Amino acid sequence: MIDVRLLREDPEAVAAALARRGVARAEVERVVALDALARQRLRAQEALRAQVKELSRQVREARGAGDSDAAEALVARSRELGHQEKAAAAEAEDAQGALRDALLLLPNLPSEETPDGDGPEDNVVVRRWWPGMEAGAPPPEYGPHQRVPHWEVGQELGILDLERGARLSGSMFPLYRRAGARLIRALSAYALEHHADAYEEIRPPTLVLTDTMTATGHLPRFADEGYHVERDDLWAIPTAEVPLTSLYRGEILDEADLPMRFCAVTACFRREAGAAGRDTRGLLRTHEFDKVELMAYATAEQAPAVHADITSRAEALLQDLGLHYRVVELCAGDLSGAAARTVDLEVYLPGVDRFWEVSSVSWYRDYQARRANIRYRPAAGGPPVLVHTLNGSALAWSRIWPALVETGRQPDGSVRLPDCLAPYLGGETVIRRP
RNA sequence: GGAGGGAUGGCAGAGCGGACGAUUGCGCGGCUCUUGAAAAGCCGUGGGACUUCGGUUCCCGUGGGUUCGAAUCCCACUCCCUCCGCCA
Repeated sequence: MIDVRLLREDPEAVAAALARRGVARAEVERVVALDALARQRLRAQEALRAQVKELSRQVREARGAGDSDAAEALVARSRELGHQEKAAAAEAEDAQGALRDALLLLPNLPSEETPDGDGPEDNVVVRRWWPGMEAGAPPPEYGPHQRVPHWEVGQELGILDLERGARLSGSMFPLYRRAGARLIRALSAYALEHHADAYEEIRPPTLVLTDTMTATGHLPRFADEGYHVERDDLWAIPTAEVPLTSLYRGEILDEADLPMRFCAVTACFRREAGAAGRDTRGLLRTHEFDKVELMAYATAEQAPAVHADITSRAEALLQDLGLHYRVVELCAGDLSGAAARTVDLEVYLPGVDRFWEVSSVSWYRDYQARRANIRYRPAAGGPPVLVHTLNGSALAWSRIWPALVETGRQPDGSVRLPDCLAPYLGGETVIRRP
């Protein structure tokens, strides 16, 4: 959530910043009013509480002095004030709850880098990359053998079995076979090793508490997007960002340890409630997919460099894999709620002829850290400071898989995979018909 | 799932319902002594909210309750440890 003090001191600036992402001014004003009410009620309650405590002290003194009549009179007054204090406390709590609910629903302020815009159509393509570009090669020409959608290639080669996946779990739950299954495993191993120099490998749980989902901003706003296990009140994570961000929830870190960087591969679960019927062919949009995620805690000063590092690591993988991609700066209207800035990497899929998001590198400033209460103690002294959180996929395999299969398809129908995966594929970089 | 034990500051570990936001030790920071260091000694060392900057208030796993007053008493829950059962 955003800083309520900033809202209090400069509501105009907050309203202006949030207007860039479509939040009505009235909503900001409502939160400001809730804050004023909550503070007024807190003061009232604390004043009563102070009187009760003072009377309690006097009771003890009167008893000590052996004056039980005076003590009884004080007890009676204190009891009366105690009832008032209880009522005042309930009112204060109501107001604070309303304020918190409202604050949790306010999205983050967009960063300076973030361009204006209402939706995906206003995002800005920053650059493109394709194999051989540095050597002056023109953008790739794709042959007819590459213009085959991955679901057809997958069926042809017996490495993707969407029908049987649907039999087990319903549509949009993919099932990979043979070299297709091994490819996912190879990609995960390859990426984790690539990041191992600077990012600690974590294997987190994939079912998490409501608090864990709330810390990253996935709840309460996006409850419809999450799979929820009612019986145990647990949520299936939509991304490893969720458990990684909460790793140090409620803790105070040492500045010397920052930035702290983590890497995890997990299954990710998304209901895709708002996208029913869209992009349903093949692997374009699935309810479950594997993804390697990079996540970092940093100081405000370190954050831009960490954002750049995560982006360049994701790009390095794409380049290693020989995939054609572009880098997109998201506009204010297309940012997810918690993000201040997001850069998407979109890979080109020749078989379906479109760029498709495979990584989303985001900087949250202290928005998530405030929800999660993650701070660091400044080396120079002074009170603890909220960390900045950042994360990015590197990468989402359910979209890299199609890109590799379509890009690598050869005229004879076999698929050639990039050499960098050879060590993880037992040297078998060509997938042929069974 | 059953039985028992536990949860207090960075760590260890005290804490008969009233002077306890908390004894003490370790750690950490500063100072004295010293050429320097060690040792010794002295001082200081949690977090949050509100504030008219004087203060006020909250936090002893979490949430309720009893009481004029709760770290302390009661109830529920969570987590950790030990043993039993089950199991990959």
